[in-house]
Amino acid sequence: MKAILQTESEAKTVAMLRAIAHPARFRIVKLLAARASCVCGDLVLELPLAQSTVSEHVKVLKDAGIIRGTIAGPNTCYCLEPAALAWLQREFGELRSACCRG
Amino acid sequence: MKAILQTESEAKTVAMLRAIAHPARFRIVKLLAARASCVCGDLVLELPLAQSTVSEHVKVLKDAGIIRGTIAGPNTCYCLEPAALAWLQREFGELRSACCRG
DNA sequence: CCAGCTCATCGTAAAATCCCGATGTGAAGG
DNA sequence: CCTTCACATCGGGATTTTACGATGAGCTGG
Repeated sequence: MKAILQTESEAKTVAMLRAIAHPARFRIVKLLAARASCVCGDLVLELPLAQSTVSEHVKVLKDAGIIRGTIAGPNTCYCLEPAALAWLQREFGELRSACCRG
Repeated sequence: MKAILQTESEAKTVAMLRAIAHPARFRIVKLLAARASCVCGDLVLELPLAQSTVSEHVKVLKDAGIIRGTIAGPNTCYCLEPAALAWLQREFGELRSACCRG
């Protein structure tokens, strides 16, 4: 992928979108949104993927700032990062407000 | 990429996100949002990419339903698809409304 | 301390993406 | 008709992503 000059804001948004724009990771985000409690290894049960694969997807989401993980004894507990979702929602709102006249 | 059972709505959202989640394509969307007029080959001038590459990025966005292209004589004129941006904004709004309690 | 559980990381093979130059296509203009 | 301009598509090489099994690391109960 060729580098394109990006503002910091653009880079942040694109990084978040890349993280979410994957079937398994989008599903993880939806699961975290739907469950009353922060899930952890339950994600592995919900997805038809190996444990290591799920762990890597979770890492991608965490690195992008979409989710947050806290260690709870032997497990890790994940939950959504509200600010990230709010950021993305606002981003699309701004794009939508300027629109084509054709 | 392993197939994950998706609802039609999920698939649509993920496809749109995949399309936008790329530096060049996100830039294209922002350019279309910023310009007063629908641009066309101007995109090639704005991006440090070959014409064929830009054309392919545009095709990805079009296939995902993010932008719309209309032929205007020898050129093609692109503009944003408002419904797509609204859809994505709403999607993030829904995710945000359900959130972690940690 | 050891066994066992949960989760993270490593090594790597398969697949997808990204980008480009070359070439195809279709509309004007001469 | 022939050229030219704008754009799309093709073929293919480089890079990245995805997924897995195996293994590492940390906590916990016995």
